[in-house]
Amino acid sequence: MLELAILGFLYDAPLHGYLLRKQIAALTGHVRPVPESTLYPAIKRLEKAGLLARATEPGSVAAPRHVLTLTEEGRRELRRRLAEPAQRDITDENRWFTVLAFLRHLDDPRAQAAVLRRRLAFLEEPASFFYDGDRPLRAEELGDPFRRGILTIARATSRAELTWLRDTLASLDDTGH
Amino acid sequence: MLELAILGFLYDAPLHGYLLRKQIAALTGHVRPVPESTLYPAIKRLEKAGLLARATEPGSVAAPRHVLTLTEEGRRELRRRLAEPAQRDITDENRWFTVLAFLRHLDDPRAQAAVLRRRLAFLEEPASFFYDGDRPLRAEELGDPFRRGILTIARATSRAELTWLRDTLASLDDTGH
DNA sequence: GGAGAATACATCGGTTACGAGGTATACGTG
DNA sequence: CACGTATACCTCGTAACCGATGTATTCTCC
Repeated sequence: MLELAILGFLYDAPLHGYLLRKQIAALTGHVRPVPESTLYPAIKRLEKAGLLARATEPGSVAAPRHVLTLTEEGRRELRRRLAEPAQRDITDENRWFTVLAFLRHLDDPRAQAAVLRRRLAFLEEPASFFYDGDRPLRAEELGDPFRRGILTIARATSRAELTWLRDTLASLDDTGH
Repeated sequence: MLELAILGFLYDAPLHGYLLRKQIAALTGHVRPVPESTLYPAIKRLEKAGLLARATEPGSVAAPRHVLTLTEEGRRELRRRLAEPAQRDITDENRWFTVLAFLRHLDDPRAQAAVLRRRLAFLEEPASFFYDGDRPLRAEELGDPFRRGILTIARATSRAELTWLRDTLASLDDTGH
């Protein structure tokens, strides 16, 4: 997820680590902090894998910067990760939002639509958080107000997302002729 | 988060690992899988920390079971984790839902309300995913349909949760006299 | 000119996650 | 009686996470 965000931001423009961190923090930082001790090792991993290159520049404000640029392989890898996300990236909202944040980098509307359809299929599965045996329980059946909250919130999210997904898929189908 | 779920389920009744896994999978498995290779080491950690005890029972269906029971310290620890969740547990929806799933185990309505108020404070902060400099961008200002989706979905979630939070806080205040 | 904040990068060590693989029993079906 | 599936637990190795800590520069404000 972190790696996807790094690749996603660098796809637009080269950045140095510090600025990259600001951007990732703006995207997901309020939900999940971005410790430098997670970011810098991740950058190293991607560099080692040949997905990005670094160039040292004299710092314009402070210490020297390492400007990070995606290699051609890195650009391919981002598109690959966006076109074929792991199942976790589809089901986990945190990860899914990261995919969505960069999905525009896939140039083919049909490829974009295919990804949205995977999320649609996931949301359309009858899944709950609480069961009576095999039968999913509805919010109204729960005595516990906190568990009722979970279902209420999840249902509102799901509804909004389904509406958006169907609308967006329709307009992608128009674009993709 | 996994540890919280283990403690939470065992708080109600002793369970063996396999059944515990089923329960956790029902709660969060559709979003995030629960590999056995994560669960069993987690059980061991909690056992080593003195939070739970295991008793071997002849398996009623197959191999022998390890029935897990919370110790008194384990029960205290669950209540402590519920009463004083880490900030991550408040901001990350996955973690937050796990807290909510077991919040009823806090017996004091005022303690429950205090936790909900932390979430309320987080949701009331003006936070976005996308910025123009320092100014948060609204969904309507985004050209990218996918990023617009993120904001649309997040806004729907936030609205539903705020309504639920305020209602629930009001009724907790009644209960808590 | 001293303090504090922001910029900029990095390592270390402990913890957690998890895919791949292994072991064994019991039950139903053909 | 072989095969598949469900039950039930486990280890190993690699990767990833992240708090604490360290280093150095520049800018602002008093």
